[in-house]
Amino acid sequence: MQRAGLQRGVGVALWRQIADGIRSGLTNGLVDDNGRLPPESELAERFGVNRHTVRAAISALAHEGVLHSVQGSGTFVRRRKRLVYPIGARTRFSSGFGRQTRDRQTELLDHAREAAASEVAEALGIKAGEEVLRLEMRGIADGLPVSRATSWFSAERFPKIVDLYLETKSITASLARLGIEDYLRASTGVEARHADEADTDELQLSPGAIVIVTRALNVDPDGVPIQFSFTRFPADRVELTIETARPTR
Amino acid sequence: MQRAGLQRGVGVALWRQIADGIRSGLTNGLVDDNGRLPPESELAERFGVNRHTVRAAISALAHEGVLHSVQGSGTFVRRRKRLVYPIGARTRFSSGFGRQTRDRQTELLDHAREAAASEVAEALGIKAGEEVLRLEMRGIADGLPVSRATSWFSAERFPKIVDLYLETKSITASLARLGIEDYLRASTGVEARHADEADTDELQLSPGAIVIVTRALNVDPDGVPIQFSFTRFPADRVELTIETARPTR
DNA sequence: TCTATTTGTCTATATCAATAGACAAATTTT
DNA sequence: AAAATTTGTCTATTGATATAGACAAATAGA
Repeated sequence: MQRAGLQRGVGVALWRQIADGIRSGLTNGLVDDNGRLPPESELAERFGVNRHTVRAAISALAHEGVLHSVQGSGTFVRRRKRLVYPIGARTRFSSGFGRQTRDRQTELLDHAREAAASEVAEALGIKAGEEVLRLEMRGIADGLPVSRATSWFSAERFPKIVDLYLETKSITASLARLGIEDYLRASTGVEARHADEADTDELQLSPGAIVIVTRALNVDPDGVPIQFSFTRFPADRVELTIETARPTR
Repeated sequence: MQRAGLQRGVGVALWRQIADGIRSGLTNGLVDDNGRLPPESELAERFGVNRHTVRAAISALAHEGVLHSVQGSGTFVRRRKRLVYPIGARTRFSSGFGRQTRDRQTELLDHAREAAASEVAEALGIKAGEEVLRLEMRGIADGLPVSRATSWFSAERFPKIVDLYLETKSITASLARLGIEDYLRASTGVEARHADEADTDELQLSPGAIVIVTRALNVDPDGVPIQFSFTRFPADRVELTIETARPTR
């Protein structure tokens, strides 16, 4: 029963080494057929540390969404099936995840009126420096953050969008109130990078995690830009599917 | 002047993050033309931490041999030229590094009498379980560890090898006292792997460093095995050259 | 139902990590 | 020679990390 290579005094906390070890060792015969981890006391003995140190590691992984514990029963690996976020002409922020989860919600974290940066202005087809409304939103599914979006609207065209959103809890509904019965996803760019500090904070990720970033533009039926947004998805919780063509039926 | 992405409370000490940052940023315009780092106070401000935290990072890198500091002057990048360890028929542990360094020494860390494991027995041409003498040695050049060797000798044939080594400070001289005027390197195997805990400890490496491991057998002029040894070299301080053929002259 | 197992919570203690400030010692610049 | 710069050392304080032990609360199994 070896101490599995934990190193002390090297500037990396034991609980972090153990958390990384458990995460990478999930496939490695550590979990049983029911997706259950060995009891904390056994893990503590196996790693050669105190039970509380193991608990700190498990707590980090639980916060990250990898594990969850049940008092009296044990600690289990979470449903690792990623949510599928479809991207196509009819993509809607609120309904993206459809019926894949029981409990989902969108919350407005912050909003502001500001001058349009060049990239935003170009996307929305306005002049740089013109006023825009910025909305910071987060999507949560089954208690775990699955998306983090920053959106811009023209302040001149949609001055009341924030109030409407707070009332209706939906961008689609808000736009409908403003007479825009339909809108389309004109373009979507996709990138991936390591999580920065804001990501680890707001999406409950651990350092080193990967986020998928989409850059999207919604337009009205006449092709006039309505909404420009950046959305960050945790790569281990979400995958994207691109609908390039609509199946005929 | 950004805080360069340091993260607090994630189980990785700030000094370790800074040390890694400095090490990987050495090429990245951090050092000037004289190989000098910015003053500690400036680094502290740049990373957004206390000067003492920067000092902890520098201390780790100095211990690792990457940097060295001079009071009143500054902190400099060490001569990064690797020592060359030639391997051939006449390879001697003590004189391997020749005149590449001014100050070099070999020290005996530990020794023991034990039963030969199967690999050792096979190499030395004796029966498994026969007694052998194991010597743990370390080579130091300019104050920095450059090799770590474990050697086995037949206890029956060389019972006094440890005493002789302590007296002569040389394996070659010890064997000469025993009437073995010459010996040859019969075979050398070479591998590379990540440093384990013993390596980081005894070779002053940081976690994640790479070590080159040689597996060598020395024989007397009649081809009878004398010494079997494993040697670990830090890959960032030492490189091996293999002499396959001896130049005629 | 009773018992054993397992996670959750609490107190206490020691060491490491990080900050803060002051001053000494060596070096470089003026 | 004097001043400025830079590393080295010291004390003190706060919070994070890790250990130790005890017991509560929930669950599973006999």
